[in-house]
Amino acid sequence: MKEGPDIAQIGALIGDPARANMLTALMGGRALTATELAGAGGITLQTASAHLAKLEAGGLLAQRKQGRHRYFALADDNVGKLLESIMGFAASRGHLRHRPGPKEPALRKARICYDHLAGDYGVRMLDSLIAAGAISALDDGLSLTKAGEVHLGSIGIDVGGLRSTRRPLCRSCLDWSERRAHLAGSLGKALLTNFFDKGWARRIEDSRSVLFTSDGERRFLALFPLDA
Amino acid sequence: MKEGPDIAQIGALIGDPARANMLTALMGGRALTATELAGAGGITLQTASAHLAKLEAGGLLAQRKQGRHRYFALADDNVGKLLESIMGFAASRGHLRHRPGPKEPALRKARICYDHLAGDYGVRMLDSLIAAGAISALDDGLSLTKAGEVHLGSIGIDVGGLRSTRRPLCRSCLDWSERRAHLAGSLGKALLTNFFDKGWARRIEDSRSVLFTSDGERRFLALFPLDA
DNA sequence: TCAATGCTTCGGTTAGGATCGAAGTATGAA
DNA sequence: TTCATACTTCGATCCTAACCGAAGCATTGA
Repeated sequence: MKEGPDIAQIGALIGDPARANMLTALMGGRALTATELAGAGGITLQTASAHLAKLEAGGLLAQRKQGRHRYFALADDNVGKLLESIMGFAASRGHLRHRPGPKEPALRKARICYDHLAGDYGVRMLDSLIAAGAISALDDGLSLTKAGEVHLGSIGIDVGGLRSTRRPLCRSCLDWSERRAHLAGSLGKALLTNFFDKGWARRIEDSRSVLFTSDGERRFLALFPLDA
Repeated sequence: MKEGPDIAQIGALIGDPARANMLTALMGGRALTATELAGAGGITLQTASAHLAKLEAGGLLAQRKQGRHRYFALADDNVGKLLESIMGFAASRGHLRHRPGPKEPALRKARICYDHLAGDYGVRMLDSLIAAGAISALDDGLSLTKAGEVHLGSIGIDVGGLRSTRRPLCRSCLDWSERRAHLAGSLGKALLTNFFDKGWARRIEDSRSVLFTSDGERRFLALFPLDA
């Protein structure tokens, strides 16, 4: 009598307003923390945690632990396509809730991820460092080469001092706007701080965006070329 | 107050098991009475009536009064397409309502998807039409070629008549059991109707299965060969 | 070591809605 | 008219799950 896929489970997962708002917030492609998603859903952190666990169990979300944050993102682009098709249908039936402002391209280009550089420029920086032989990528881990230590020292990074801290020097951090890795760890932090100190870039107030000056951008791109 | 189309309403409508069962039953393409749908949903008539009113208000169902019966059917083929895509997703996540029975293999082989042929045979038919140059696949869309129009005319399909309807002629529909596309749209409907008219196949009562006669199956396979 | 942050788990409350019995309306047949 | 069928509406019950406060766990930085 009952045969075929169980659409009720999927529907129920999407059918709760708080969950639907969280999923909609994730449609931008970026991974968000549980706290951010709680805000998007208009609920407290505890409730959001329960919802996120259900969405993950249902295969709609994927979770990635990153330090003391937990980043949630749509499990894959099939989920995005599914949500998009439901959105299209809902719109065609007049089930609309209006959406405000534009996106933030600046955030995708360069932003702060805790204390290091993420976004397009963050990904480019790590790619360039690997291509130059300054950092070697082994499986999941990254390690600074001797050539890299010299190279970064010439920029003004005191690698020896960084090594004395307990925090790992190099760490890979998955970038969800780019879906590729960028450089975290104390070295990642030191590099971003270095850019700020040199006046190449500055933070936008109340935002994670990083704004490069025109001169700073030129120097940054020259320092981290793409060898394509 | 939030963003975009309201997917929660649609999700909630599909998310109730009784409603999902009724919608699945309507994927068979024919209109069913409230009593029949109550049986499909495993609920009493009163409860079914409340559910059907909600589904109609949500734009998923259309109602037609005929005598003292009230026939319900999917509002249009967009609904069928939406449900099929959710089914495909649910199947890919292993959300199967498994009541394993003899119907299951038959359902995977050939079934009705709203009003056209799906399953293994539905996928084969589209593949064969594309391989024969009758249909060309462009990006996500399908279009009938002139050669295809002649070819289908020889089978007995009046393509010109189909073109006069408002409904799209060719449409791709993702198949949940095969995870590949089959042919929807008015042409898909016309082909299935053609098979029924010729006596090649018939519907199984109270099921979405399509059963081919041995002669009909031979002719179908000859008409839509796989050139592998 | 301690404090701060980010998130999860636990426990108890509450609201929504799914459900069905009973009664009401509409259509058709006898 | 009378009965039967098909469905809807009303009213009451009951149960799930959404919700949040508080406490617990984990990671990080100092």
